[in-house]
Amino acid sequence: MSRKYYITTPIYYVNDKPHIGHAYTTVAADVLARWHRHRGDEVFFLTGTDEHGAKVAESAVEAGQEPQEFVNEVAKLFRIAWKNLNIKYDNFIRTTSPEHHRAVGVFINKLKASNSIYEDKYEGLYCVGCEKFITEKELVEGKCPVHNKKPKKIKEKNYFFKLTDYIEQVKELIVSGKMKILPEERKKEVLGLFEQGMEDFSVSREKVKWGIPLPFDKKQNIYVWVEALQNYISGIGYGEPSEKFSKWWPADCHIMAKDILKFHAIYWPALLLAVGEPLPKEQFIHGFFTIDGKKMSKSLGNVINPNDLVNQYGSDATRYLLLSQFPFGQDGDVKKSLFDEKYNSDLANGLGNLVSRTANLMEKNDVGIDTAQQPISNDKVDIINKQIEHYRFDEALKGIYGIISQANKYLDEQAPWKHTPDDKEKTTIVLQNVSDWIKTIAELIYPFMPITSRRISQQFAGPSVKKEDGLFPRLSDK
RNA sequence: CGCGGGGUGGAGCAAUUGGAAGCUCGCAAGGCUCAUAACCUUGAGGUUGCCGGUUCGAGUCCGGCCCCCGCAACCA
Repeated sequence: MSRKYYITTPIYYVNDKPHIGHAYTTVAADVLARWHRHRGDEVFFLTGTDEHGAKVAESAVEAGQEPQEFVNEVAKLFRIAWKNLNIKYDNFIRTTSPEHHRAVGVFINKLKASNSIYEDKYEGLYCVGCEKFITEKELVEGKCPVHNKKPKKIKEKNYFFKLTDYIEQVKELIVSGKMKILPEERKKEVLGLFEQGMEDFSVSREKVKWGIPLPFDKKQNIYVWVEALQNYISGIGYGEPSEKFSKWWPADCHIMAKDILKFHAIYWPALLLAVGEPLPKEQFIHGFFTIDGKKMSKSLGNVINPNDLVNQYGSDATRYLLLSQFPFGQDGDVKKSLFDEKYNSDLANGLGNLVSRTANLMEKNDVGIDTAQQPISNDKVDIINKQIEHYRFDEALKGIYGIISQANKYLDEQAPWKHTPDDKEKTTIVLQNVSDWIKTIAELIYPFMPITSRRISQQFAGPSVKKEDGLFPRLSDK
């Protein structure tokens, strides 16, 4: 049965070039999207970029560009990175696009109409040099660290959202599991946040210039976070006359990293409740990387560019390496040396070599494919599919590797290379068994490694099989 | 006592409701030779952060302590 499946990544803030963290989230979402498509579901996969806010405006100034010009360039970098990683999204939503502006306008007006917005004063420390509010924590000896000046305590008019009106309802939906927060630890974390208490938050800014104007008070811009969350609906046609929005909403899954948990698990549902839209069904929060045991940061210079990985390993292998390292949902450490190791052991020695030796044996012994054979379905395949469905990508990949091992072992036991011409029938059975497994493996790896999957499927489509170039050339040891 | 996560053989991770500490890589020895110096078998290596408790039995429950990471109201 075909079902609709709407999955999203967060929209990435264009203040930063794409890095391995963005790639991780996006690849995971792409795997789920491909998995659902592959089993016949109707899928919409949304990603995009978050392009407003003071930081972006500052960066544009530094780059000597107009904000729009600046964000156009960075957004393009994301598109290129996703193309390199073979990400197949259905829409790339940008918050500076007309459709986003329109959707946000409609949404904010609805919020206003629902009496969830009120006017109040926002008080904070404001640095004139930075042209923005800064927090107590950022201060160094009571001064702005950038401009070495004391910030002024000022008040500005802001519009606030009555979060507190919806907090109990959101909490209940999370506790009852009507809106799933996964993994379980994150759910606990969110429930912990409720215990700490929540206050209404401001949805507009007077000082921040680069943004979407508030429809009912053009002197204010909508606070970037409030506006950014709406990408999930603007990306599927919210506020447009078409049927598109009602077809896809609510989202089946929001994927994100743990830093933005609160916005997604609490603020976003509350905003949706206020305007009477249904809530996302599921939100999955994954962990952070450290690189060689250290926090990834620009100042340490250890940020990994996904394009570099693709250049070195290819898109399929990069996707595999990202998701096979550690359980999705936990923090993990990324080691450059481990990438090489895993590439060689799993992909070159494992999958690549199995395909290579099998194809070679089939060609030499003139054994073809039994095209009547249906794809194998057994417990192992079922388990692996379940694991993908439950975001256990590392386990699923391990399971696939298990089938590869099994095939290798079987080949060694049967040793068809020792067969004489009289054993032709036996040889045929053995090699066709292995080729059936290989075809099954090709099916299973499709969401993770679509290109390799296709290559294998084509090579083993029959009637005859020929040896081809290796799928994953071994990296020379250094 | 702010909240949450984590500390398991050299590395990365697993262990349904407490019940013989597993997996992958790496390492060592042996086998095989169809294959990308690959594949197969066997082996070495852990008193599961520390201390105490409950139990016939705890990595798994309880108490205390140490260390690491993220969040802590606008920072995306």
